[in-house]
Amino acid sequence: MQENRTRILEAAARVYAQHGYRGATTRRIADEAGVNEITLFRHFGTKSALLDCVAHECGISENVPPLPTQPVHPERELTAWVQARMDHLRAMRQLLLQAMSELQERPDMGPCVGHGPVDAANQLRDYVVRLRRRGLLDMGDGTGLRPLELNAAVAMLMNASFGDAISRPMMPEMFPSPQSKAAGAYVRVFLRAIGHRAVHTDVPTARTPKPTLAHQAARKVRLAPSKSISE
Amino acid sequence: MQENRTRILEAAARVYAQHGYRGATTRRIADEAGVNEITLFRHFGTKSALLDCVAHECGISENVPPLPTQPVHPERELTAWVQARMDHLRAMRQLLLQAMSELQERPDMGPCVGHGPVDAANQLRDYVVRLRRRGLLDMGDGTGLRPLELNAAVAMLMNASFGDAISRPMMPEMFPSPQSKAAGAYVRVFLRAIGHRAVHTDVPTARTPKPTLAHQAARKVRLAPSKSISE
DNA sequence: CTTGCATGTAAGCATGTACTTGCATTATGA
DNA sequence: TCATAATGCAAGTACATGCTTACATGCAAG
Repeated sequence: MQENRTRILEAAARVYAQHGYRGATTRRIADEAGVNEITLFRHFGTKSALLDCVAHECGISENVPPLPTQPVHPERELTAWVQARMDHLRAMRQLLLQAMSELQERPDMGPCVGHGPVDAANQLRDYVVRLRRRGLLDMGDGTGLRPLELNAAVAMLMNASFGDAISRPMMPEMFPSPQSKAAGAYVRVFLRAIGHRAVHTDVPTARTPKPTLAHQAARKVRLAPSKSISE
Repeated sequence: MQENRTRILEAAARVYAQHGYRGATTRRIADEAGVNEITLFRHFGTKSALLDCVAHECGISENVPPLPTQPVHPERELTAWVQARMDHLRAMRQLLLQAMSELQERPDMGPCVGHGPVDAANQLRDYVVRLRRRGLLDMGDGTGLRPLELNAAVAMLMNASFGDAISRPMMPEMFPSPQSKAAGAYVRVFLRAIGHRAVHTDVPTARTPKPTLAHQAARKVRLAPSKSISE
């Protein structure tokens, strides 16, 4: 039966995610799968062969919808994308951590980690280029977005999703804002950094051409340290 | 002798960083320390006791100089700070990865991970508040910095350092810009996101009031997909 | 029915690992 | 010089783990 094979594979993924390679005992995996240890060997021959299979299967998942080729509403589109990526990362959290920590000793788990993020970063870079081509980024005030900073901004958004998904469970004090609002906040900060101004006003393509003076008095009140800031 | 004790501790840290808890055999540690396996037991009694000691010692290091209480040149100060943090993170990379991946199974290693980043994030938040109080952030164009976005920006800079230090060695394609320029780039993007405009012009408080049109033609050449962008 | 096939049971082997015991050796300091 | 402490060596115990062998069971297709 094929059924047992997949049960073993899924169990192996769970056990590996929780205990790492050395901790993923054949006995533990068999127990988790509700299967005799020997059928495990009969299917895969070897523990390392089994976990190699796990590594190759887990690279497939990546069911995050791509960014649209024709940007319309950057904030909405990016937020949905980042949200989906973060959900995916959160689901893979433990497995990612194990694979990363053992990457030197056991490069076989590499596919489990590598492709996703790199592809996503390139997707995001291309998306920003498209934004710029469509004139959705203002490059005023003499500080246009240079490649170095574009790369940095992309890396920051990627690592924001990654770090939030990975680190929030183990050090929640570092993320005072609620998880549900994180993706949107990262995207807004990102858009502001790359020079997309139409963020809080919901007019998608209009460019507000008077960014210079005043407006500060009213702001200062709202911006006064509000608990979450001072500590 | 105290000398052997510290030799064992350092060896244990190295071996643990590379092989994790289960892979950190007492034999391996003793070999790495150039010491008989038995003196290891005579000093620490137990493998877990030894690694507990390692966890408590490694929390101490954190020799990153704090951000200045009186901000003067934000870009310079933040870049130095981020650079120091990234160097530290790079040095602790493997140990951090192991500790993080085993945090659920073995919370003892928690101190090795927890304190540093949380303190740093709070430091950065306070620094930004000081920046704003000194009027070094412009809040024009209707999009002032709200607490949610401040937290997000702080998390992004922290996670940028973290993610770069952790991920660059294992997926260099994701970081097309050279490591030496990373810290500076992250800081500039961060400052732009929180509304600190005096970045490329070295005039600290001047605001250039003509941000709207043009300048794009000259940019487009430099910004056209430069290999690292399109793929 | 019987021939395969997938699975389960029982037992075991070889190895690695944490840790112990007993005794010899070396260095330290009074 | 001598007692004390720290270290090394040899051997061994108890257990976990990867993997094997030999044999029994259930089940579907010819």
